[in-house]
Amino acid sequence: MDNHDTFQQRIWQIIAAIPYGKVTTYGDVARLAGSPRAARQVGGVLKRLPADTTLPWYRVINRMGEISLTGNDLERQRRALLNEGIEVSPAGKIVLNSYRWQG
DNA sequence: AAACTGACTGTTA
DNA sequence: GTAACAGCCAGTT
Repeated sequence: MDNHDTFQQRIWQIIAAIPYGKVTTYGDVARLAGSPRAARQVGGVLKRLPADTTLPWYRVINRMGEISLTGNDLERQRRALLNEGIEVSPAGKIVLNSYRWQG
């Protein structure tokens, strides 16, 4: 990670490093990117990812241990997590937090 | 260049 | 445990 990388580039790199079957929070990603107060911006970056991205964007959840997306998007993310063996309630709450990754 | 927008979070009650 | 509030700051207009 270099300082001349854009914030967006650093976020991409960090998210690419989240292991299969693990999740992390917007705040943790922001901290790893060197901007501890930029959690909200992490969401902003993810929102604007291309639809065909290979980045595991769905492994990023909020600090309450739940999916921040709503409606159909919530369902898409939930399915992606379930597919990796992560238990998620229908409302989007991750059942266990032993899946947490911190880099 | 300035205003607006939030896939957020820490604090407070 | 929850809810309201106020900062937060990169990206977009």
